Amino acid sequence: MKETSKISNAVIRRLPRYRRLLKELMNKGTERISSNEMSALIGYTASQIRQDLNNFGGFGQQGYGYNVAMLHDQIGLILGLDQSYKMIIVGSGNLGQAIANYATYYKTGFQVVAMFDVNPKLIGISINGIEVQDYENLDSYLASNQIDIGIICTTKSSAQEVASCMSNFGVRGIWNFAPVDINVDEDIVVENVHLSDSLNTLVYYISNNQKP
Amino acid sequence: MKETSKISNAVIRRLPRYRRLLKELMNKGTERISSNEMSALIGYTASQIRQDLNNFGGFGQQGYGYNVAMLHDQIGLILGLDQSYKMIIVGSGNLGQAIANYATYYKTGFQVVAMFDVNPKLIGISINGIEVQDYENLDSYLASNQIDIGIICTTKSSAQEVASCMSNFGVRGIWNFAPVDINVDEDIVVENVHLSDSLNTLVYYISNNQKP
DNA sequence: TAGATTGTTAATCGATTAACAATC
DNA sequence: TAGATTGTTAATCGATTAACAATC
Repeated sequence: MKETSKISNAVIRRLPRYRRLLKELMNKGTERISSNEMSALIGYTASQIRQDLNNFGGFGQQGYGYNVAMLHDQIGLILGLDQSYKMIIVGSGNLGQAIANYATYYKTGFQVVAMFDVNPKLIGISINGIEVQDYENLDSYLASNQIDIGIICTTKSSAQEVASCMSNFGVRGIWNFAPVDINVDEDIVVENVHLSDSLNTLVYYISNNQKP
Repeated sequence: MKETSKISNAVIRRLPRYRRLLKELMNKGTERISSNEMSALIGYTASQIRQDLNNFGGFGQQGYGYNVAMLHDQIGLILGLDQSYKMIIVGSGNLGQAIANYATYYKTGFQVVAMFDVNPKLIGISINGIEVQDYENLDSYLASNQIDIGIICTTKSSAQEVASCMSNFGVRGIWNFAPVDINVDEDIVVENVHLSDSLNTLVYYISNNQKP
């Protein structure tokens, strides 16, 4: 795996999509696939697919194409899906619960290990085997547990405070669902899921009768 | 508003972010802002901000900058947020409920008008004043109600069927939360929110110790 | 071997940044 | 008026596509 030059974000964001396609093909029993066939299924050019993959190594074979299962697994390795990740969810309303219940985790290395909320109606209830704790406990919990990923499902107004707290206690990455851009230390990765931005974008294309 | 050449997707996806920033500034009472000041707050270059905005018209004034409230409203118009949108949610589990409860709608033109599910435990319950209907009713509901946006919060396996149904009955856009890429008519816009892809991307940066 | 398809270099295209004249 | 800042053109940078020699 080539680690020298920085891989562009555009390439990284296509990797999960490739992997999803390959998983589907595995389920159908497909053993090999060419970049041309992938192109027809996924909509990127064959050239781009080969270019993307060759950022990380030569996974194909001339005259044959790519082995589906092998390429699927290699992309998993590139993404870091061979490792396991401890996650906490702060904000345990519907969205937090939806994420806690997300079935895909159990097949992979993701583990929700704690949930928090300020709402007395939610504190104490159990979501998928995890008891929702009082948000007051967040500091002490983080102080005594090494967490990889902090998930923010709070309101806009609490998001920055939560992010700072996570950052202080050495969380490695933040998955932010609050509709606000948070500021944290340079060495912490933030992935934003801005649902309202997504809906606004959809509406642009609807109201302007365009295709993206 | 210039409608001639097609605006790139990258530009469109920045618009909601500009609008969010401007809203915050309005709340703080800021009346005017220059592209340079926006740049410091949002992280894009001043040049890019001016370039982006000038795709749609000259909203600024030399020597002054931009009027915050006016620019906020103009971006709303560009996005189509002056219109109202009727939405239905198919799949009324935690995620569907989270979206139904999303408070931002009420301030804007978005209306959730119906929800559906196959689960007998969910059918009949009321989410934010909307009763969850049997999924069996989806066809007849769509036949007699003009819906703008269909929201898919089902499992992967039902998503395509739901999308096709929405498409047949003239839904204008689909907001897809199922972890699968759906195929619909050319004239229907699909906005995907692939949470697993998003998490995978986060994990890439964590495990490779990189910044996006 | 002949055919197929990759890996990789070169060409093109599009998006971002820089620069500056226009003008408030 | 002088200073500030836009709108817009030109330059640069990066990402995508095309082409083809290498090779299975």
